[in-house]
Amino acid sequence: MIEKRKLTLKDIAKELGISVSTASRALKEHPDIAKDTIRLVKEYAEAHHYVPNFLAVNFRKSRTFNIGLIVPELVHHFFSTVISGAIDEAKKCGYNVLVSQSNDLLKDEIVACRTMLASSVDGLLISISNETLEGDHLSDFISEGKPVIQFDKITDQLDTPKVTVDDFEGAYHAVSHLIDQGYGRIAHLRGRENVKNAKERFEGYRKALSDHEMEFSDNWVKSCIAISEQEGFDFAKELMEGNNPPDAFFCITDLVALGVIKYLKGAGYQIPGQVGVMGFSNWKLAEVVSPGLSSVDQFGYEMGIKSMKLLIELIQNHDLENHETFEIKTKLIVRESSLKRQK
Amino acid sequence: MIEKRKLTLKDIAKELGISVSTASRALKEHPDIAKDTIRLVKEYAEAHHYVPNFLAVNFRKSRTFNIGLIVPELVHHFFSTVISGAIDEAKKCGYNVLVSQSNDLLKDEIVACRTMLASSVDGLLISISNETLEGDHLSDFISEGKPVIQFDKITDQLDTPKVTVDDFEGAYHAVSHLIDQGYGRIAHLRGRENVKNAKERFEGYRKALSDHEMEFSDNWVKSCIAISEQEGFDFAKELMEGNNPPDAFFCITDLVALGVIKYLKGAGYQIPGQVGVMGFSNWKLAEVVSPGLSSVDQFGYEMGIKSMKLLIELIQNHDLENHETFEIKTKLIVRESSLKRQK
DNA sequence: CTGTTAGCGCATTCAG
DNA sequence: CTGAATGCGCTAACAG
Repeated sequence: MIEKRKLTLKDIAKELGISVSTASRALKEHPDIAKDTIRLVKEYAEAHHYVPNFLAVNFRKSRTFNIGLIVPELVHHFFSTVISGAIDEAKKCGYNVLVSQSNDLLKDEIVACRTMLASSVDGLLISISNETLEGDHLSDFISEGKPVIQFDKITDQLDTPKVTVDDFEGAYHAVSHLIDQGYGRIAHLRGRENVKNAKERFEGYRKALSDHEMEFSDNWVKSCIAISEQEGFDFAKELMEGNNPPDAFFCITDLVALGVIKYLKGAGYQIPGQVGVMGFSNWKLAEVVSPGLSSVDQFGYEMGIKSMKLLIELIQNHDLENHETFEIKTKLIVRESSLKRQK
Repeated sequence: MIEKRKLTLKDIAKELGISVSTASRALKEHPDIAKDTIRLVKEYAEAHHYVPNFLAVNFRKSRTFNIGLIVPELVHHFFSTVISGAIDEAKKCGYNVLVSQSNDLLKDEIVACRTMLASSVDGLLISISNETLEGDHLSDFISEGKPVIQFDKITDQLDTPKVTVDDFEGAYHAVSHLIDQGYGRIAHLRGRENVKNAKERFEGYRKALSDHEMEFSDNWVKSCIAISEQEGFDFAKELMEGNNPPDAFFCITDLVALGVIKYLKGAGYQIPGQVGVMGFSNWKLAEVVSPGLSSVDQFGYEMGIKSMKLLIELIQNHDLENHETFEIKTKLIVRESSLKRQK
């Protein structure tokens, strides 16, 4: 295969006996240029498949139409949904998306940021790792004039626009629903103390309990670290075998709820009826598992679109001052696992 | 926020009273440069946070360290696994990955290719859409000297290296296992006729049947178009209510198998025992559904790594002549749904 | 060991 | 309406 040298503006100019600058302007239909010249140049370019050298254009304009996107984990239903939305929106606006993952490690996140900055993205969309507390690696973007937007998992240490899920309200509705269905001793398998989303969901849980004058006990609240199925299983076992067993579980995420369900089924409890279970995130697994798992949908796709739209706006307006926060509303999806308690 | 103008080589040179080229060479520790000068320049650069302008570097070297990756659908367990592997491998080698999706539409695939080419990726990894038959939009990359690798869903119309799943063997093992377990009237819910993976799996199914001298009937083979749960449900219903019902289903993918399971459970069939079910792809849902769905793991993560590794090799060797095909082996994951048939 | 020079491809200012 | 000239930031061939 012969690598044909690419046609440049200079080639066109020489061939047509005009100057490079005229050729350049003609191609973008500059008002100064005669219609005839424009037609001439455009036809030649078309016929010879002229494609501008974008490396040169971008260098000249110092922008790339590339946007960086970093998530903790790519293989994760919620995040892949967000990415999908972000990419679709970016495509509409002529941007490409550079995707990377931190594996929830600060170290990896910093590396990802560095290589993204190196490859000169025009802006960054990030959902931070569990380990990230401050945002020095992020402010590097800002100081180079590149806007950053945080979504879903955020830190308040860095003043950027944010797009979040309304975790508080989602949790509030979920727990209120369990109460409506007659459950009164509701345990909560929460996430890490230092993660904002986990905190918000916990607060929503607390508020729902107190608004309905329900019993609360510290012993019913367990912190998951890995947010795994195993933790769900283990905590469910611990609580149910304890001397003050709950009659429902509100779980930080569907995966944890799955562990709870597996334990409960294995131990012979009836779901729902005897024990209610509520997840969070509404993954595919929620509709597949048996009994169907009630959960809270987070509209990841919409979140991706919203975040990307916002970022592109900031990029195009050279706006580094905006610090708004947008909350995406959730939706309670009621399936079987949370239905009426048998008295 | 003040946008500080970035420090350039010229600034360093002027400040240190040396020439730009010396500064440039010093920073990359060129052997020609005096140790002292190197130290001097490096220290100054360090102290003043010099960062090369990569837009300029890339322009000069005409490469970007960006790699394009196009899949039919991002929100899809298998593909997100591949992407994850590809990104991890790319990161190791200092490359970034531009991700896009075609939604299985040729039109979208062409647009994605165009914007990737525009943003000057160094190479392309692609799993083509169901609609893609020829590869003109792909050969554009080749003719610009940028290697292309096809993975998983491929077309033979374009001569590039390929990384595929051994669909034939995977299907062969899966169906042989069903036969071992005592099932003898095995239906196959296959994918589209024109999609290579579907064809390979079908062939594996045929071969397993004939090698074991099992009955084959055209009526037991149904083509899914959308590859949806609904199709699984509908075809299962149609076949089981027909006058020659099968005693097992080998499905093109887990989602279709899920539909089959839902129908069978609803209609009162016992799985396994009365009817066996086998999926393909080994998604998360396979281990969550009840009964646990036997399936064929495709090692998406490994496929992503392998494809990316190969592509980077081609890029670095300027190799556009390589047309090897690599097959990733599958692994049969036996769960409950395919176990022994009751005589 | 170091500086000078040239140029990558394009956009743009300034002069006609 | 068009062209010449300049420079973006960096690399590399060439000359000392």
